[in-house]
Amino acid sequence: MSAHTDFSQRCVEYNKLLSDFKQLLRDNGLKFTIQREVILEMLYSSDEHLTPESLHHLIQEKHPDLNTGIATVYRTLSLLEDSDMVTSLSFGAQGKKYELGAKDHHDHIICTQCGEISEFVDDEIETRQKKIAEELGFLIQEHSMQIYGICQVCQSKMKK
Amino acid sequence: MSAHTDFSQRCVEYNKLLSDFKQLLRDNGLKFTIQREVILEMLYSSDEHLTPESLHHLIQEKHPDLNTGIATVYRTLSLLEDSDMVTSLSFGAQGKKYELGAKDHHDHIICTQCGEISEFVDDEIETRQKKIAEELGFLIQEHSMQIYGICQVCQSKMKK
DNA sequence: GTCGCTGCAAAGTCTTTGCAGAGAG
DNA sequence: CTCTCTGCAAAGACTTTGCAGCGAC
Repeated sequence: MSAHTDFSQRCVEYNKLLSDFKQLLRDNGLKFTIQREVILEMLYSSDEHLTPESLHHLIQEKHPDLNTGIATVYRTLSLLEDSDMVTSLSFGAQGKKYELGAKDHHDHIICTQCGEISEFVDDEIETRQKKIAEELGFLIQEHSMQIYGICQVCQSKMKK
Repeated sequence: MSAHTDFSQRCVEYNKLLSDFKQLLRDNGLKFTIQREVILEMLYSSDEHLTPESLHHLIQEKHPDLNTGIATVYRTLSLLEDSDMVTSLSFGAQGKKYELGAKDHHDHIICTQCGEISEFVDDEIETRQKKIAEELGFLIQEHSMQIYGICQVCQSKMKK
C-alpha cells in the first residue's frame, strides 16, 4: 500500500514539476520539446547529482532514438538554472553537478574518496546563517553548506 | 604603537609561512625558486581571494622583471594546495579562487552582484557540523559554508 | 654537474556559440 | 507558416603538459 502511495506521490510531484516547466516556457515564448522534457525527467528520476556529461550519457542510454546533443543538455540546464528549477553544485572537482531545485532546501556532505554526495538539513544552522548575513549587512539570497569527509562505504573499503 | 606591533606580527607570520614552505620543498626534494617565493608572498599580502589569472597579473605588475608564466602559477598553486598550504574555493562562477590555508578556519559570504567574498566564523555552526557528520556515519575531514547575498556596497548602488 | 624548474606553446577539458535544417505552436 | 530548437562542429575559456634551456643546490 505504502509503495502505491509513494508512487502516486511521485507522479503528482512530477506532473507538477512538468506543468511548472511548461508554464515557464510559455511565459517566455519558448517551446516545449521532447529533449527538454526528457532532460527534466532524467533530473527528476535520478537519485544522483548529475554532471552535464553524465546526464547526456543517461539520455543517450534511455532514449537513443533522440540522439540528443550535449549542447542541448547544457542549454537546457542553463535555462532551468536561470529559472531556479535546478541548482548547480560546484565542489572541488572540475565541472558542475546539477540537482532539481524543487526539492526542499538541504545541504550536502561529500565523500572525498568516491565523490558521492549526500544531503541533510539542520534547522539550527539555517537559523544561524540568517543571523550572520544580517550582522554583516548582507541581503541574504541563498546559502549552501558542505561537509567533506569519508563515507561509510569508503571507510569500510579502507579497512580491508 | 599598535601599528608597529601589528607589523611585527605580520612579519613573524610570514616568516613562519615561508620557512614552512621551504621545509615542505626540502622534504620533497623540490627547489626553492624566486617564482615560488613571489607567489607565496602575493597570496599572503593580498586581502583578496585570488584566481590564478589575477594572481598572475598581480605578479607581473609587482615583479615585471621575473616574467612569470601562468603555467608556473598553476603549478605552484597545485603544489600549495596538495600540501594544504592554500585552499581553493569554487563557488558558482567558472574557475577557482585561492586563499592561504594558514589562516584560521572561516566560512564565506559571497556577493552575487560583484563577486566579493567576505569571511566569517560561527562556533555554533561549527559544532552542529561535527554532529551531523557523525550522525551520517561520515569521518569528517573538512567543511565549508557559503552564504550568497548582496553586499552593502551593491545594495547602495542599486538604490541609486 | 645534476636534476628539478621555468616560459612558451601546444594540447586537453569543459562549455558556449554559429549555422542550416527540423519541429513546435 | 513563423520563429525557436536541435545537432553538429567550430570556437572559447580555463587548465595541464611536453620540451629545451635555465638555475638551485
